[in-house]
Amino acid sequence: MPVSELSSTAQDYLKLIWSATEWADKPITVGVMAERIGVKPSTVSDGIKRLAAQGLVTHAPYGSIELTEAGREHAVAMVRRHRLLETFLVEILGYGWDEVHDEAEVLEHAVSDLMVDRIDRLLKHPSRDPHGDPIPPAVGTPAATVGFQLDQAKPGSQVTVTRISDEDPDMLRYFTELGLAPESRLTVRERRPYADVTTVRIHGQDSDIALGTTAAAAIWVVA
Amino acid sequence: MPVSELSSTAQDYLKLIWSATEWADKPITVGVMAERIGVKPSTVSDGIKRLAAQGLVTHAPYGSIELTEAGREHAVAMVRRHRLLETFLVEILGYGWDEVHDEAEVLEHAVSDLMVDRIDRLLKHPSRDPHGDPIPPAVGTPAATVGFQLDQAKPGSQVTVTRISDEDPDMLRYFTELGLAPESRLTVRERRPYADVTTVRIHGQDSDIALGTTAAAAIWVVA
DNA sequence: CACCAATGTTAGATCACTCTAACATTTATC
DNA sequence: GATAAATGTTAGAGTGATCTAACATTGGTG
Ligand SMILES: [Mn+2]
Ligand SMILES: [Mn+2]
Ligand SMILES: [Mn+2]
Ligand SMILES: [Mn+2]
Repeated sequence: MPVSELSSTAQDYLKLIWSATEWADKPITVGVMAERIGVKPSTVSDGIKRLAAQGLVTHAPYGSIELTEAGREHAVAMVRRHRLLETFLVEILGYGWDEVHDEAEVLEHAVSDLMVDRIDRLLKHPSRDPHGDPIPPAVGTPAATVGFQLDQAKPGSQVTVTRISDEDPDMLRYFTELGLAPESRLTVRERRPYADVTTVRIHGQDSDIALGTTAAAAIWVVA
Repeated sequence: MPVSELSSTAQDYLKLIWSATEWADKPITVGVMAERIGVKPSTVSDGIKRLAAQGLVTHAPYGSIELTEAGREHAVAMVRRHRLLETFLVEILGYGWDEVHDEAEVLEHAVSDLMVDRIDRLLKHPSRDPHGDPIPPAVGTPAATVGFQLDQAKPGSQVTVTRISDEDPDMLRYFTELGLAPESRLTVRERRPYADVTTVRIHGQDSDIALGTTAAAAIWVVA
């Protein structure tokens, strides 16, 4: 069954379930899914039941939600579409990295496999999207997660930003102002546990930047 | 109400109703709509009722189907999207003119107004799509129809192709083989009314081409 | 102009998706 | 470990889209 025979709703559910375990390994819950998608939990509960009936997830009432192999394949295909489209929108149509997520969220359900291939070719097979997230290859295993969140970084260490969560466009605009993006090199200055603030210096800049926990957790780095 | 708040189905219905009067002036019927969209007449009958309830068409049972002003605006916006997307697919992604219609038929419902604008800018505000159909401007009156069907042309006359119906991909591929496209200059050689054949010579070629009524009717020309 | 064929509409059903409200289960707290 | 809070599920309802089958209207043909 090709990805395109699933409803947009089903495609979004699968993508979300897969994404939940990409960076953190806690299994996703009905409540979180409802929150993210913007519907009521009862709607998700129902949707999950339909996915289970189609053999795309396993789920017993009140139990955990797991992708089947078929579900995982569809999910990865959707993530690939989403990230390729984001990259395309930035590279070819001149979008800002804060503008692409919502557009891709809709387009991902409408483009054909042919179009995905053409975009991939036009972009010369990019490996990362504008937020630094790896673009799963058309065939083969998606790149594994590397790095950790900036709020976990040790004071004094030097790190490189690998990805920034594309969840919140406002936050992305703020990072743009700061000059903070994937590939940025940072020195972690201090962490005040109870103040929930991480202070960093972007290499080449002459002052420190203070980031709250939410912002620091949106930034992934490697040593 | 922006175009995007209508269902894909409603958008297709409006586009189809508008398109029916673009080249020929006979009003569209429920049966023809059902045929084109690929659903049963009862489905269309129902859909039209919903459009009427939304104030996008006027229609009394067994009566004619007419767009309201609001309906016409949405329809033209959809036609613009469709034709810009077709042009984009050919110019930027290297599609053939026979491949774009179906892709655009889906994409037209998914792209944002912003993306339509960006595509329009990237393409330098094209005025015609790959089939020669005029692209309605973002604001203002769509270009009026010009020309007539090739099966109406007088033998001996010289004509220029302005548009070729994008309905049938196979026919487009055949025209490609023949070297026949918008802008082609032709001399009409003969018309055999009862044989239903129009013979033409494409300028620069050294033999005549015989076209059946269906093919000749798909080609629009100006003197 | 009566009748029939073509065309269009309504009735009744199903499916996916969504909601609110009521109910059930799990988990956290004392 | 009993109770309360949080979380998840089911029940019941509505919408849009689709179908088949039955019914209605319209428009030619004899
Ligand atoms: Mn989506
Ligand atoms: Mn992204
Ligand atoms: Mn369409
Ligand atoms: Mn076209």
